[in-house]
Amino acid sequence: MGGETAFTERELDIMSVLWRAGSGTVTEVREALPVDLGYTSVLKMLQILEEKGMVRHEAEGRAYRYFPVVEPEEAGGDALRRIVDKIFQGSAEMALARLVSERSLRPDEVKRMKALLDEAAARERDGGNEEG
Amino acid sequence: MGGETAFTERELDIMSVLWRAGSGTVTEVREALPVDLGYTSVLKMLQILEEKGMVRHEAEGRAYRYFPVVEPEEAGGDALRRIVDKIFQGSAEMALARLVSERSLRPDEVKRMKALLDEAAARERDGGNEEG
DNA sequence: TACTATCTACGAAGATTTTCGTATCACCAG
DNA sequence: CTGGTGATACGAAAATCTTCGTAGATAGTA
Repeated sequence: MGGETAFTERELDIMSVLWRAGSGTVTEVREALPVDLGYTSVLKMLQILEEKGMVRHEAEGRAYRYFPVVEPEEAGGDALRRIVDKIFQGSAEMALARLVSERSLRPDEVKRMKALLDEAAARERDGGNEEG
Repeated sequence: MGGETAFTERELDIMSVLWRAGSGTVTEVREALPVDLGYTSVLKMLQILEEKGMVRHEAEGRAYRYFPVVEPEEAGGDALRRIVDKIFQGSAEMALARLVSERSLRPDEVKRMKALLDEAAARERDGGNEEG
């Protein structure tokens, strides 16, 4: 099903803005970007992303408002899979080690994250890999 | 300090082979790659990676044996940071959710992963970021 | 109408990444 | 010496990604 999402550097910058804000016009995206780009450059990236099915737009006055079509969860899952496969050789444990190694976690975060691990363990007990 | 590692798609393919095998000649890398590339293409990528300081080589007979210089931990840390920042908006918790969502974990893995979380929590309590 | 401001469409230049062709060197067998 | 094999070095073509210039459309204003 759904093709793999694989964003280039600049595409990811744009998507990041849309995910954070929920949507954006060219001007809004442009202003929120961490890099300085010309108006038509941002427009072009959005057109490319639309062509690839990653965003869509609705008319808003004379302008377009762009919305993300793919969810960050999906894009993130694909990106994580690539990293775990190619860099951590399939080990989620190594990935987690690196994920938290230079980070401080609040107790409530830790608690919820442990719960996530328990869920994954439960899937193992149920003998399954739900394919999703 | 060390510059950020940021591998292109193909560079990552090559590094992945070297990390897995520990080292490799051009021929060995070529054979281990998941994609079909000409001999000189692989050589060229290794030369580029060497120029960037990501690998080094030693003579072995008439050929070169290439070794990774950057560790997967470092590359992985950089890659994860980018993903967490741009896709999961800084939330390690969201990243973990996605990391384990489609994966089954063995009980012993879960146990060690929980220990990693406890360490991060301990850092928070100590109010610091201990390096090392 | 004409002028300005704001927008999208299109195409292409520029930059980077990827791939490989060709040249060359070294070794070995005849 | 000559030819074949198996390497690296170099340069550049090909593919992809990034940026923007220019054109054209539309609305508002005088």
